[in-house]
Amino acid sequence: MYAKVIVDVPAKQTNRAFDYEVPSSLSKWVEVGSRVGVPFGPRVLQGFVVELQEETQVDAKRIKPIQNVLDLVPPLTSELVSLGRWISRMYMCHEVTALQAMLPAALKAKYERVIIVGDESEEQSFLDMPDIEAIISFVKSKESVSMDVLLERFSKEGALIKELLSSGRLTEVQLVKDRMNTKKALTVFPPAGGRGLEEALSELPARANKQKDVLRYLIEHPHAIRLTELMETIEVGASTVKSLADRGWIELREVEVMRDPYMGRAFERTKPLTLTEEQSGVFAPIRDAVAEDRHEVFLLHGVTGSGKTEVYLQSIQQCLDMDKEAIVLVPEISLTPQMVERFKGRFGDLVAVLHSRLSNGERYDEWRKITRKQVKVVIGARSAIFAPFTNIGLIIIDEEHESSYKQEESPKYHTRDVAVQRAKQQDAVVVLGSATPSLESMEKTRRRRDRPKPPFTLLTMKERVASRPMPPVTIVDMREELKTGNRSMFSRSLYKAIEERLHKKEQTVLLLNRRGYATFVMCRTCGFVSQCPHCDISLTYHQSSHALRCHYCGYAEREVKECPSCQSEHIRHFGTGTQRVEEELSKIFPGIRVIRMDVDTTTEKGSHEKWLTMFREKQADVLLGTQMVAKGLDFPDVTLVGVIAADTVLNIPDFRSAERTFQLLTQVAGRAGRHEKQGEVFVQTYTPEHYSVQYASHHDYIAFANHEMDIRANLGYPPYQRLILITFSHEQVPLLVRMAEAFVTRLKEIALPYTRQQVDLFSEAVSMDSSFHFDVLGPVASPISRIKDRYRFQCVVKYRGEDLAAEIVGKTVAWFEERSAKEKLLVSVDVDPQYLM
DNA sequence: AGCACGCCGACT
DNA sequence: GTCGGCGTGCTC
Repeated sequence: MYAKVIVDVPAKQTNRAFDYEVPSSLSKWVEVGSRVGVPFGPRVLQGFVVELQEETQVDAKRIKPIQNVLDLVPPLTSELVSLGRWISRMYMCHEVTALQAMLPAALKAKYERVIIVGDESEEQSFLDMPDIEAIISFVKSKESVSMDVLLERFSKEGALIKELLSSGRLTEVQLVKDRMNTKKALTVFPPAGGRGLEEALSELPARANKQKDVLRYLIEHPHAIRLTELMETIEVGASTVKSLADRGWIELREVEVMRDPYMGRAFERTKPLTLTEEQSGVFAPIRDAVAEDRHEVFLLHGVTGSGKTEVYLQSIQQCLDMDKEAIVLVPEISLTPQMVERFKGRFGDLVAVLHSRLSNGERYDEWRKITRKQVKVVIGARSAIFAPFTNIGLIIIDEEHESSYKQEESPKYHTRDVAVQRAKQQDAVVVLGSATPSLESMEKTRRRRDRPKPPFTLLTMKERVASRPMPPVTIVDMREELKTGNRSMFSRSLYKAIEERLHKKEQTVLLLNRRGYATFVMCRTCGFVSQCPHCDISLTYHQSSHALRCHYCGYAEREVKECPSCQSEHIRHFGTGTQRVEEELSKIFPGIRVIRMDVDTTTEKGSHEKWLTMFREKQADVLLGTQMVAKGLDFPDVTLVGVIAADTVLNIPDFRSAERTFQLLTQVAGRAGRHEKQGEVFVQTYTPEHYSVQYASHHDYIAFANHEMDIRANLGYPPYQRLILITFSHEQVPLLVRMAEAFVTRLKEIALPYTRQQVDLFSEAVSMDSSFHFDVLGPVASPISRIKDRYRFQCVVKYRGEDLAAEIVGKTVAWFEERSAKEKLLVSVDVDPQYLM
């Protein structure tokens, strides 16, 4: 038996499967998806089995055997292995990178070099010097030891150790290990049925009261119990239990335990709610598709507060009734305890939760519940799409428009597209839910001449549950405020609205969107702005550490009190940070209780949850924060939502900025008046006439989408054409420019026959819609023209006819890498980029 | 990615 | 004459 193995070396030359022999001793453990240790050149590496076969084309003498299998159960399924291949092609990454992305960090290989005692048989005749004897027996006693430890212990014998290594009395081997170990706990095992414990009780001396307590407890409860638990319940020390074990009456041994982040938390079980007419209307087709095992993608467009979650829950129930599994994806930021509670409440222990706030160990244990088939539902962020289920019935992506579903590191996959691909492979149903669907998804629900059946089916919910109205939105023109002499960041109407809430003891949510609007420090005398010495970007001010920090390379310097350029002391912090809003709030409303949520206040584990609970318990009047307050929160006493500056996103030069502005305003407006009390929204802006602001204020998604689609169509942007962003970086500009230009020239050459072919194949009779477009823009300097001392240039491919474009770019990159590798020039390819920088 | 093999400058 | 620089190429 032979196995094709992808080894753990993400490089062009090793990006293929290598053949290995499967030793018969391992044959029952080696499966497609197994993680194995294989000899590769002079060392041992981790690899993934991607195929098993009876024969091999490779020379028998070149074939080496698989050394070991790293897991009892393969961490990947053959379906995930295929998905990995699809991702590596689609997003142009190494196959091992795609496979690696599917596993929890705990399973990332750790390579360790250790020294062991080598072949002893022949060397024994040596007249061993005492030092040699000491070294050898030291290594023997430890079984294996790292070079560092050995040299530390025998610091003077360095030369001798070297000699022993070269003579073979000691050898160096490389071990493949996991990053993470399973957690073990000492557990007490009474003999089966408590046999013999009565006798033991009588044998004990009269004053061994504690030991007797233990025995009595175990006679009454004759089953295994964790040592710590036993010690707590009957208040005995560990030594008491140990002495019983020493006498052989009970057994004490290490047992693997799961780290459960929700341990001891009881979740109140909930029952399915009665669906509204509208909810039933969208639920029916989803339920039917799940019941019929039919792959289909639904785009569920439901306004904020329309009850999408209940539709998700009942769809999952349908899935479980069919004995199938479900994956629920939510943006990291909205995976709040509230959300987890709703799922755990409905499905109890069948739910595993995966999110970035878990420790590596906790995440690994949640993940293992899946491989062990202990759970049927996974709720998690982005990477939960790779949950190793084998019988998926349903994949739900909540807030599908969120740009955080695009992974920014390699593999640069979009979760939505991976989900659709995975669902195809398993004949599963996909539900994409949002109050503001991405234009990409929306476009896929529309009929086209070349596409009589659209790939996605649109389902709509226009009403909030209990017919609560959408809150009225007031647009405040900040230019007018300025004209009438109000220079503060609060307009008079927002000021009055907050004041009113304070009186009525109701709550306010204030959103300050800071993306692309970082706080920087400028000298008011000469205009000096502190720049990062390694990147082309100004440094960001962090109040918590009083430091200026670069977001790209981590460079930091202390805050300056005096301008380094002109020695002036007039230094000002620009960009309205949340801290400044907080300060101003306290100034104009003395005694106001504000909870501020931003990157500075939510880094600590559990802090996110803590602030939200405080706000829910009405320990504060105002919740002030960045985008994290816009998503999915639901507080009954919030009747006012204020957006301090709606334009910040709009002013970013990106073709999606109008879409992002619309989404943010709509989402945050949805936070108000979700319960009995009527809500109200104020949006402050310098561009009140902008269509994204206007449509958002009228809660009119469809009108916005139509308007924006027209613009995209005219400019040839997504969803009408797709993009690939290619970025080049090097320390020297002239070489960089030359190479980038060479790339683009070659790219166009390679593309040429494809475009011709298309013209020949399709005569004029074919509509413009289906014809193949391929345009290259650039190269130009990247918006951030230098990062970590490397200059950056980029080009953008705009195309239609997806498979061909990936092939063309792939070919060009392969051609280019042969030339660029020796120049240390880096190329990075981003298919369907979310930001063009 | 490592690591070895292989062809040209400053040293005992 | 040798030690060693890192350029090129391979790893089942």
